[in-house]
Amino acid sequence: MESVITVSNTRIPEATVARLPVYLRALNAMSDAATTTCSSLELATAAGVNSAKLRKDLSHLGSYGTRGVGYDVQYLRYQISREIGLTQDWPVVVVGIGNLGHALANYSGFSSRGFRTVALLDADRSRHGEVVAGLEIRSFEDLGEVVTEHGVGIGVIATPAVAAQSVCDRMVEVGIRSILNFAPTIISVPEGVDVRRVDLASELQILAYHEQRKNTDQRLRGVDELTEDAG
Amino acid sequence: MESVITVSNTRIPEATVARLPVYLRALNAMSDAATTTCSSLELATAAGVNSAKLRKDLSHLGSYGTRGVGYDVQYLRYQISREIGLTQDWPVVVVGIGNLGHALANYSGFSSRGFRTVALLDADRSRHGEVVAGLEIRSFEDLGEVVTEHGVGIGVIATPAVAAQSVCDRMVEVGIRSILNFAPTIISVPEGVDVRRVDLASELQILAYHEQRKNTDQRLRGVDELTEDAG
DNA sequence: TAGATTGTTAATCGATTAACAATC
DNA sequence: TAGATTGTTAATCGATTAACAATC
Repeated sequence: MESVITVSNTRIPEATVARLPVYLRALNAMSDAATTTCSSLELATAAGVNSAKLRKDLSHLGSYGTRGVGYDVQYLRYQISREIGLTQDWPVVVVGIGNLGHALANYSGFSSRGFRTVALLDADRSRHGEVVAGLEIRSFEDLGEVVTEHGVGIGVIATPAVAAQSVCDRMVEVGIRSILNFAPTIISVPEGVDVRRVDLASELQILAYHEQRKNTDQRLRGVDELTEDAG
Repeated sequence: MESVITVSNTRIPEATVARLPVYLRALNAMSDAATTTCSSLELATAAGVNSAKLRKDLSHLGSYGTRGVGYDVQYLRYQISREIGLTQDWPVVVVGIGNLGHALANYSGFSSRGFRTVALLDADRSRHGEVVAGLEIRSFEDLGEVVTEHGVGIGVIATPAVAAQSVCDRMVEVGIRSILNFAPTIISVPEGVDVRRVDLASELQILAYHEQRKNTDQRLRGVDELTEDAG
């Protein structure tokens, strides 16, 4: 039974994986603008990276360009979609329908990109039955049922921080192995489960750090001219 | 005028800066639980990183621990806050009050962390005057006024993709140099302006990539036992 | 064939990690 | 003093970039 399988399935670097959706977005925009072909420089500019990085990234997927010509927009778009798995349909369940969950449920960017929200769950009984984005809010207890019925592999947590870990635990229990966490807390999961965290406050804090530095740097560089005779 | 200034102000690696808010969150939780002291291992575990990385990260700020003892929670909390600039108050303006903007305006995580939303702006006249999170929605044309009046340095874009670039351009014009972009599009800014992008669809796509790989890997590892005699 | 642009190489840079000397 | 834990060193790993040979 010891059969060594060598797959074309090369592991793609994490940094590259994180940029593929950006390239895809840029290609979609080009496609909308009826652009049929683009060079690595054009695509890189649209995606906000340099062309060397773009070419290196794409080289991990295969050779989908033509030397001297560039890339066929439609073809590359398809290849990237296939690589990230967007040619299939991903059923998603959203737990916690507060302001953010509401926004996520209504976010068209999900449905247009192969993600289908199949259920909205909330622990608050008083909200059950309420219709958001065409779906009835259901009880959190229905999680297992929903996952089995629709083959859900991806769960989104948009609950308050205190509830996040227990929601996560239950998700893992019923077989979800990919979790997008919007709750402002770190959740722990067993081996084999992926969590990505989107932390709005952290993003602002990182900006604040840089903003602070800009101010300090400016002060140090002697913008004192301005204060020289302000009285 | 050629004065070389050597500041204690060492440049902190980007990867470290991005983790400081996470450590701060963990320290806040410990503080809430009345924990006075913690080891690098405890804090690292709470933050979801290994202790070597944590210690290395903290070493960029200074020596705030005690060998043989660990870190004083309150003291370290203060030091990190100061480093990221959270000991001061950051006025923020949010543009685009759709579902997401609404959620952001109501997000308590901002206000509790030194960020103060001073204005909500929207291009849609029919929404002006509507009160969200205690603030009246105002015209986008008021941006310059708002920024000057409150000394806003950070702007949040929560508009549809098509509007994002022009909103961004105007923000830069009136002096904003740090932008958090939730619109699903890449925006370009002049040198010296920082943009962080939070892309909900990209996050899901990255998860989908890994989810797909898990399934493929599993199939390759011979879960064929299951399919052996399914007919 | 000449011009253009990819895909790849190799050098550089930055981040992670393990191990341990310093020191409370 | 003995035990514990930090802060730092050095080795390793992964990501970025520039340059260019391959090739359309």
